[in-house]
Order: sequence, then C-alpha cells, then structure tokens
Amino acid sequence: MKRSPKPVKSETPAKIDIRDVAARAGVSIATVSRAINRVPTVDPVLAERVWAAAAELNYFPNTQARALVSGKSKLLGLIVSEITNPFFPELIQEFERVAVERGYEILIASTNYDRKRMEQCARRMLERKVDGVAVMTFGIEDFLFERFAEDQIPVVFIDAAPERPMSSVLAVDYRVGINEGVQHLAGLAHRKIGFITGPLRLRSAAARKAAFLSSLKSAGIKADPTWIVEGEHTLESGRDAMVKILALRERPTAMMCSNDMTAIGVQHALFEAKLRVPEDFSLIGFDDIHLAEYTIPPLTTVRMSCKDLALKAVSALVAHLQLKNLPADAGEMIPTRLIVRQTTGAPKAGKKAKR
Amino acid sequence: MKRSPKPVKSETPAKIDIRDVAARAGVSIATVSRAINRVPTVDPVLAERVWAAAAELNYFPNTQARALVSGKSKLLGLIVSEITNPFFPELIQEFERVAVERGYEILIASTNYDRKRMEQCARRMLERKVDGVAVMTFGIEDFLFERFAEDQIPVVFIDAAPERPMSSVLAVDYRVGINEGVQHLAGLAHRKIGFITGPLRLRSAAARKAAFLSSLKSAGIKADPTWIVEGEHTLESGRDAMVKILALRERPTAMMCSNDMTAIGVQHALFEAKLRVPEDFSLIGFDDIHLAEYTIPPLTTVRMSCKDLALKAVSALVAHLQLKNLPADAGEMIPTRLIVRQTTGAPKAGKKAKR
DNA sequence: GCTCGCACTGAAAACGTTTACTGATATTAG
DNA sequence: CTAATATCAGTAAACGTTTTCAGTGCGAGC
Repeated sequence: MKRSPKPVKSETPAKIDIRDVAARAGVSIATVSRAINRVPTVDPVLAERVWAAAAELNYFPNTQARALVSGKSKLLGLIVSEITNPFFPELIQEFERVAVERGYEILIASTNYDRKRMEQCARRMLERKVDGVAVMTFGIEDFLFERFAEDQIPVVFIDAAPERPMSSVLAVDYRVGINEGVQHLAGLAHRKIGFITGPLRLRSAAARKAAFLSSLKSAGIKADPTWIVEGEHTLESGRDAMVKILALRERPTAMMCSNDMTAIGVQHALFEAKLRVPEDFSLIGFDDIHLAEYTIPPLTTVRMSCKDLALKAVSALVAHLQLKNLPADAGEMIPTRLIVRQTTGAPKAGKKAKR
Repeated sequence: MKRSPKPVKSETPAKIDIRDVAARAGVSIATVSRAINRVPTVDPVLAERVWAAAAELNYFPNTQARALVSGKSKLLGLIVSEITNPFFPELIQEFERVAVERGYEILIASTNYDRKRMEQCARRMLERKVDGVAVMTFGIEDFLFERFAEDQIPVVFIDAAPERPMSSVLAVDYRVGINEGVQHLAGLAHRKIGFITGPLRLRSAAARKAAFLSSLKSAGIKADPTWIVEGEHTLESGRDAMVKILALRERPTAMMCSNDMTAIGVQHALFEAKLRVPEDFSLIGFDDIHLAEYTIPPLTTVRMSCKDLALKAVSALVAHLQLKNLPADAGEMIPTRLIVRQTTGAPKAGKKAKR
C-alpha cells in the first residue's frame, strides 16, 4: 500500500511535486508542506533547506490537490454582465488587486445579459469550488442559489439584489448622484430632459431609471415618456436610441444616460446629426469610466467608484469567510456624485424663445 | 481502511458529492462517474437513473478532484498586458467563447506591464495547472519558461515571441496595415508624420514602430526623431506625448499611434489645443477597437482582428493538447489592414505653403 | 450442458496535497 | 538523575474524483 517514493523514472520529464522537494531537502513531505506554508513550528534550518530545494526545482504546489484536502480553493468568483463594457474591466482590475492582497485569486465570468449564460457562470463557480462569489449583473437562478447556500458559499451582490436576498448586498445610492445631475441640468434651465436606460431586467438599470424619475419630479419637471427609452448599456444602443429621439417632433434639450457607454453612443449620434455639445445639446453619463475624461468634449457624468465597489465586495466576502455566520448585510451604501465636465451647458432654446 | 459511505451525518448541510448521487441512484460511484462523463458502455437505464439523481441533488462534479486524477484541468490560461485597455476585453471575450466551444474554461491574468507581475501570472498558471497558455504581453521569464516546457504545457505567443521561442507563435503582419496607413497619409500629401509607440519592451510595440519606420522609408519620407515618442498604450500617455509634440517648434501634420487608446489620448490633446481633426491634423490609430467607430470624429485606424487572434490561439493550443508534439510553429500570419474613417484628411500646410 | 466470450458493474488505487496524530528528542523541574 | 513536558518531524488518512482491473451474469456455440 505504501506509495513508492516516485512512481517510476519515466522518460517523460516528470512534473515536480512535493515528494521531489522532500527528497532533495532530505525531509518528509509533511515538513515540506509546513515549510512552504510557513507554519511557524518548523525548524528554521529545515525550512531554509526546503525553500532552497523548492527554488532549485522550480516547485509550485498543486492548488487543486491543496484545495481538495483543505476545502479552500482560495478563489473568489466575480460574475459581471459584460467584459467589453469598460466599467467592468476597471472593476475587475481593482477587485483582483484587493483579492490578491488578501491572499485570493479571482475567477471571472460574464453573462452577456443572457439567462442561459448566467446559469453557466454560476455552475462554473460551483464546479471550480470558489470560496465566495461577487455578482454584478442580474439575479441568479433560484436553484443555483440554493446550491450556493447549501455549500455555504458567501455571495455578495453588487448593486443587484435578487428577489430573495441571501448573503450580503452592496447597495449603491443612485439618488444623490442622479439627482445632482438633474439639478445641474435644471440649474442650466433645461426643462426637457430625456433618459436612456439600461436593460431594465437589470435591477441596477431599473433603479437608475427610478432615481431619474424621482429626481425629475422633485425638480418639478414633467417626465416625457417619449424621451425615455430603453437601451442596453452599449455604444450601439445609445446611438440608436438617440437617433430615434432626434427624429421626434419635439426633442429634449438634454439627455441623461444609464451608463457612460450609452452616453458615448449618444455623443456619436449627436455628432452625426451635426449637433454641437454642449451648445446645442447637453449630456450626462453614468459610471465615470476612465474614458469619460477623454471623450470630445469630456463627458459630464455621475461617478460610481468602482474602487469602492471592489474593495467593499472583497472585504465583505473575506469577512464572511473568516468569521462564519456574519449578519447577512453590511448595510452600507456606495455613494455617487456628479462630475461636471464639458457636455453640459445652457440650452439655446432660452435665447430662441419657445418656438 | 474502507471509507465509510459518508463521513458522518454532520449537522453542517454537507456538500453533495459523487457518493450521494451513487447512493440515490443505487449504483457505485464508478458508474456515476461513467454516466456523468457519458461513457458509452454504461447501461442506458442506469445512466438515466444517475442523471436523474444528479439533477435532483443539484450535483456538480468537483473539478479539482477530477483534474487531480485525470491530469487535465480543462483550463486555458490567458496572460494579457492590461485588462483596462479595451482591446484586451474584446480579445478575452472571443478567446473565452472559442475555448468554451472546445470544452475549456479560461483563467485570465494581467501583467500591467510589470515584470514582477508577469512572474506572478506565470506562477499562477502553473499552480492552477492550466492545460495551456496564451500570452499576449512581453516575454516570459526564462526560468518559468523551462517550467512550462518541463510540464509539457503548450504556450502560444500572440504577437510577442520571446528571445527563445518554444511553443507556437502567432505572428501579426504589421507591415501591410501600417504601410497602408502611411501610404494613405502620403496620398493626402502629408510629409510630416509622427508616431507614438507603445512601451518598447513589448516586442509587438517595437515591431509596430519598425513597420512605421520602414513604411516611411519606402514612401520616401524622412523620419523626424523628435516626432517619434514612446508612449505606454494608454490614454494618458497618448495625450502627454501629443502635448509634447505640439510644443515643438516644428510640428508634424499627422500622427500614427501604436494603439487606439493612444490615438484617443492624442485626439483629446488636439481638442484641448483647439486643433480640428482632420482639418488641422490627421490621426491614425491601431487595433480597431470597437470604440474607434465612436470617437469624434470616428478614428481611422489599422485593424488587427482580435477574433482571428483568439480563434487561432485557442486552435493552436487545443491542437497541441490533442496531438502531442506538433511542430512548434503554425507559421501563419495574422493580417492587418487600414480602416479609413474620419480622422484623416489633407493637411492645410499645402495651402499655407512652406511657412 | 458446458465452456467461452462479451458486456457491463463494482472495488480499489491513484492523483498531490494538508493535517491529525504518533513518536522521538531535548529541556526543564523535582 | 529521573520524570514530565515541550518541541517539532514523520506517518498515514483524507479530500472527490477517474480509471484499471477483476468479477459477475448472460448468451451463444459446440
């Protein structure tokens, strides 16, 4: 039953494992394991020998074997909507940075707004045995949910709490940022303000729209439903929505968008229609992706800090992992705020009078 | 020594494993394994029972255990420079799509142009035991290289062959696209053309610069070294490089850039300097990211198809995995070509005369 | 009717770690 | 000087699969 020290001197180069290191350092594999994991009880002299041996052999522990026995994969899953929307790479980058800092690696999956893909993503997380998952897209299927709960895998929803909330939820306070946007526009004397939403099955998109509507109301401005159109958070959908709006008999003088990509699409439509921004038309985005500073002209937008989001998400996950059975909700709100750049100005309509 | 059918009825919800499924289906775990993996020799009746049991229990196989014994992780690594540069998400998305199609999942890592991070990335790939790696950034450290080779892990270099080439290399033919760009500019009567490179330790960036230089020469245009500055493939570096160039006593009338993000940075600098594009200045990017169509005005750029890149990379990897000991190099070239949009036009200098 | 082969299932080894436990040695207290 | 204890190394079990191998039962051929 005893395993031979090494299966056999096969001709294939033979991957290096813990037993090779043990042999070279002249200790048992248990000691190698402890030394590698920096368990303090191991004799410094032996530890040194082990490290040296490991270095000489270019040894890397097999995380699969490690995960299998320890029950911890040291992997954090991150499910996002769409990786080609620049907001997400920014989030991912920060998420990874923080995760690595805390000793975790990340596994990325994107749903592309597709229900089927969402299932696959969740399944993948389960199969790869992530220690925790952050979700920033629409809700997870119910049955998968149960499975996450059964396996005691913490899930944090960034800005997209599902029907039946379980682990923690990172709520974003759209109200203040979007309200600032509306106020800013109102202060510039805009009365005709439109909005391009994101895909409304996204909870976050619906919430942004709601925030817009309520801000409008509190500014005493009447919402015109023909100026509110559903987009998909993409360049195309922003442009298309805007050409539709520009074709209307009565046009708005300003638009707000559910995200920056949409706004850039709108900017493009405006450019094609030979409308100048902000002289002829005002525009406000949402997210404040890095690119927003570089559009022409630079985009006025509502900032939602992805650094905050990432940091809080990882922290919540790690907290759950370390202290089992935390309260389900941190309850904190991620703030948003308006960043004024150059796509907003007073409408010409003021000069031109009503008609 | 015999493992009890189930460790003990513990109070924690107990993750579901293959033994649970076996018990419920009334078969052995071997049969479950075979049924799940659709081995044809298993009795259809039993297979059906197993599938039903698995579904009822929401069973997912543990990929770690599976990988450990089978020696195949079904993971493909992808190491890129920087995830926040939109070119890479586009590549990643396509890479993932194709990989999933072929039965693989992907593990993403980004180096952020940092040598240390590069090492970490490679280490991570080794630790997680990917079956193959695609690399699109600068060269891998030598010692890691050896390790990949030792473990017989195929590596494909996208557009960034290292000093000591090993597995396959996907070469990009910069020549034709960049040459088309220069010709286009020359045809518009530009004689003063600058270039903003990427970080030159990136082989691909160096190659693009070389292609530019040789295209210039074959167009009979003298290169002015003060108009060639090293950037970092980022918005900032593009803008900064351009303001530097605009401060020169003698300015070029057109610029080409090593990637689109740089070009967008340049566009911004031009905007701030109140120079109109293309009336006052012409501009050509590289990559043809999706966004390029949406800049204002839309960016003329050299297209390098990330779909091609992704497809070829995955194919090469999978081929290596299936047919051991393939020739080291597919030898194919990824083509590039100019996409003319609206950032290029005739220079005013022609009208204004020499001075 | 017996043997042979075929088709299929189940038992158990193996994958590369971690970790509980055992045991050896050194150290200290009495 | 002996006994108790602390310190740390090693042995072996365990993690959840896949896969080899042995075995069972059945049909067919003689």
